[in-house]
Amino acid sequence: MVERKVQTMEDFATASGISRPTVSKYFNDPESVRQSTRARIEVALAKFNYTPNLFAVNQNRKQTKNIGIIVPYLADPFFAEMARLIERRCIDAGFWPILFSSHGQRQMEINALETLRSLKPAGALIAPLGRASDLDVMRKFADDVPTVAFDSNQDIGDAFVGSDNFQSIGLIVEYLCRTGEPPCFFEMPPVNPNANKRRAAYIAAMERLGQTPEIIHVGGQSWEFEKMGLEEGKRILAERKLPTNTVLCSNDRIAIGLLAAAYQMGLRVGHGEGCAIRIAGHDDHPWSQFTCPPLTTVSQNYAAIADCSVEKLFGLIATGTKSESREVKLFHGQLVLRSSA
Amino acid sequence: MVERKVQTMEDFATASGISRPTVSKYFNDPESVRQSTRARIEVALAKFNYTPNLFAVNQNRKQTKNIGIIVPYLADPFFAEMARLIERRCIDAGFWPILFSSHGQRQMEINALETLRSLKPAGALIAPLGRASDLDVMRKFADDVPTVAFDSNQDIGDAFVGSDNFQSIGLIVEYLCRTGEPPCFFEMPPVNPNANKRRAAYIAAMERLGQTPEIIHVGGQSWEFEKMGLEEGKRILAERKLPTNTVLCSNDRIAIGLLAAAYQMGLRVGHGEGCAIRIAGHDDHPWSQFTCPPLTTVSQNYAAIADCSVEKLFGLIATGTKSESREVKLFHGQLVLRSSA
DNA sequence: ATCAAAACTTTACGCGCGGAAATTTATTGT
DNA sequence: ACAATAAATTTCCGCGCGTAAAGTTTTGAT
Repeated sequence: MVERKVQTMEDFATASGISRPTVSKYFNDPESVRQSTRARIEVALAKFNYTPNLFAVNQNRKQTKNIGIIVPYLADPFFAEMARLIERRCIDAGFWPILFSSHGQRQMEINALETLRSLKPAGALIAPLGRASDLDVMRKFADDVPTVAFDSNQDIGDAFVGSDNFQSIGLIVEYLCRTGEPPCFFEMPPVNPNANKRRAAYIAAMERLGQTPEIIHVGGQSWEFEKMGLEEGKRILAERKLPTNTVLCSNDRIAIGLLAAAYQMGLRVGHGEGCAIRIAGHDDHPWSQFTCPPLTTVSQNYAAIADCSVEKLFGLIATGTKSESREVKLFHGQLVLRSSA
Repeated sequence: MVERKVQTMEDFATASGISRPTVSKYFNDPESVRQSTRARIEVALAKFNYTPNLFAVNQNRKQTKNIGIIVPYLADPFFAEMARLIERRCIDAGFWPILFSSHGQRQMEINALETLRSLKPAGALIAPLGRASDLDVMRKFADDVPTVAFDSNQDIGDAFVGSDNFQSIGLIVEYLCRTGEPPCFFEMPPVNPNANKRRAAYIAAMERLGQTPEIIHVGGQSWEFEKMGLEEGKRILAERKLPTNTVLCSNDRIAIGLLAAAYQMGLRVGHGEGCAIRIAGHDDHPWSQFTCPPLTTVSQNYAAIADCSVEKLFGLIATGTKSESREVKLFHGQLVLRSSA
């Protein structure tokens, strides 16, 4: 009863009294064999705990079960959470997710794409770095592999899933204008299209409401948003350059830095009595509920974006057709009212 | 000049005018071929951008270049950062890191181990879940694969690399006692040995300094430390159950929650005038510098732990010997003084 | 120029499995 | 009970590469 030399599928087949091709069929799709043989295989499986050699399997299958996930920055809790959700969906669907982080670096994204390609993946879910991305390399990749982009719309892949920045920014601008001074806009570094879209959305919303947009410009390509929010924030607050007492940050990580800056400058943040400044964010990052004060923000629908991305990818994989038109699906954000604004 | 049907190594070999076995040798170790042939290969490589089929390569090599990295919770910035450092070291050494997150769940850790095993990895770097880990499965894995454990010392693998909790906790306890009221200890959920070690280290340090240890107990197996710090913190602060005005948290994420609780209760945190409570953490998480106020803590030496883990693993892989004794390497923490305590 | 060592080429086999084709066996419905 | 169909079996080839063995060429030092 001890596990013997059952290493190959051949071994396992003879040990379980079934022919190897049938066993092979079973591993490709347990439903594809007769119920009785399936049962016999599974009995033997429990006895010998054999698993097919992954490399041999994937070498011969024209299509593997691998799905690549590439995110720009895994230390960002937004992407950590997205990765977690996507991984789970893939596993549940019988696929094998492989996670890569570009760590904010162009070359690492390129490397991830190359490595991924050599894995002959069934598909890929990519949140591009953005401006730092090598679009040519990415497009070439997407030509060969069914690819869904998410978060950052770089016009690559067969579909895009993300948030409707115009809706979400509009929502919070409207809220801020309605409940106090109209906000100025603390931008994020223009690392990706979201940065520009959110700025444009802010301007549009302000003009729609008859207000004058005021933007605090930020340059660079750094992904250390908190640091930037803190340093830039301290500078601005010290110089009293703030055009209004309300700041809408391009994302929560910037806001977290700005909250720290305000705290360190002795400014009370919030909408209540005796508060000097209101600060709002965007994304509803996992940590936003633990800031001081808790951050008012607009949530991105993490679960919906993850689900939809995965569904679209599975659709592409199933049909195998490269649709001529690139689908774009945008989800609405929801106002998350806490006490910072 | 356009890339032709150079798909296999055979194609590439003929295209570059070199025999396939030599090309194969080159890909296994570019140094192993003559400088002149290496140059010829690399010229052809630039021209045809061929990459060996990963599956075919790994099927035939007795030992792959894969290195598995398993962390318990990727949304924790500590592990995100460790993963980043380790990945880089592996890539630089010509290995191929594959990252898994257990997402705090026992079954996912088991799955990761199984998947990893089927990849015939050269080695593995594992930060175990801790109490939720299936130690039998893990030991069986480590019997077959050179394995280095880090962060959480579960007595698995051929070596362990981590922080010296007794030193680091001792350091901050001494600091807190020296500069104000002796601290009570807000534990983390006992998910892993670090939790118990840090509690024990706190008790030992307090007794060494002639103080009475006071512990705020926490149960459960949740990894949502901030949430726990916030909720438990609010309860304790509301009930005025705090034995002293100084709280040492078992880790920074708990401290972040407690800081939020104190803020929401209107308590001023810090060591200055008019501060009601001092709060300190442990780990120097990437976000600790952005809390309000910035968090006083003890840093873990991320880079040293990552480097040492990887070095030890490479040593194991190189020698191929299962050392009889399990090495343990602990790094010291450093006091990071900010304004929260 | 000479020669041994080093590097390369040719040839050949095997890894573990997917999958096709032809044949045999088992399962349905009437 | 019988065909008609579904499922398994047997046999075989190929995937792309590692790697061993034997023979050939190149290299570098004398």
